[in-house]
Amino acid sequence: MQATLSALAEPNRLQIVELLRRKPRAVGEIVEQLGLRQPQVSKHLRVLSEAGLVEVHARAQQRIYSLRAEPFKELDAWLERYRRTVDERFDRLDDILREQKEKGDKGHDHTK
Amino acid sequence: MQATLSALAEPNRLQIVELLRRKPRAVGEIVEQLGLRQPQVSKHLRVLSEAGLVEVHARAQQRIYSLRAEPFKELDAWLERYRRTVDERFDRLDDILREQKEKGDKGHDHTK
DNA sequence: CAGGCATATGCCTGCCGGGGTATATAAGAC
DNA sequence: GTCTTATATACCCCGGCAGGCATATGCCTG
Repeated sequence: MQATLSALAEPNRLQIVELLRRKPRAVGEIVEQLGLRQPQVSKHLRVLSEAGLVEVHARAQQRIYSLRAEPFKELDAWLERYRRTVDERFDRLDDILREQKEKGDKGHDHTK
Repeated sequence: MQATLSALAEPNRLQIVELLRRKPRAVGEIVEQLGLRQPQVSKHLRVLSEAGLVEVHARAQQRIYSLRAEPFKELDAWLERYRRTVDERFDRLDDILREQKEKGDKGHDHTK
């Protein structure tokens, strides 16, 4: 999760992933599409690979990179927890503020 | 999106968000829970705030931070595109590889 | 008003990560 | 074998970002 997020946090890496979403591609193709230098792309792909976001298949001298599904599923599962709670939290915020207000107004029970 | 991802990429920031998922909290509470120093927490909260991930409500000298829903919804929408394509891509990978193979076997049309 | 909390900010430092260039490696084609 | 293509790696450099500490700000209490 952490790994997934930091891998995606880098702009160029995110673009590479977006490219790969449409279809698997060779390194050279990515270089061409994004206008980055080949070594940089290879490095980014390495990071993505170590994060488990992509996998490689050799075709002659080319390396075809494609997305792996798992990290996205994990991300999805992680988000699910927020989908279920974020909205109601906003309602609860009022309560929280009200609670704190009461604490503050009556005696302040800051006994840690 | 980019902003959201980079904000979440930092481990401590992710933890803060996880904490806030359960309920809104004051800075001091976060400091206590995570064992970080107060200035660091304030700085992280600033980043999260600028990324639109959190919002603040003042309660006396305290600042109650809570999650905002939008970024999570955007993230969700972004992921949606992957949910729909990632899986089938794996099937298509075979085709892609097969295509490339044929190109390689017959003449190689590498005209750029 | 003084004094004490709760939080934000400024400044410094160290480091990790991304870019650049050159080069290694590996697999064709001939 | 040599030469070319495709990709990875090594090395250096530099900017940004997170941590640490001191201090400013703001609010509340008496």
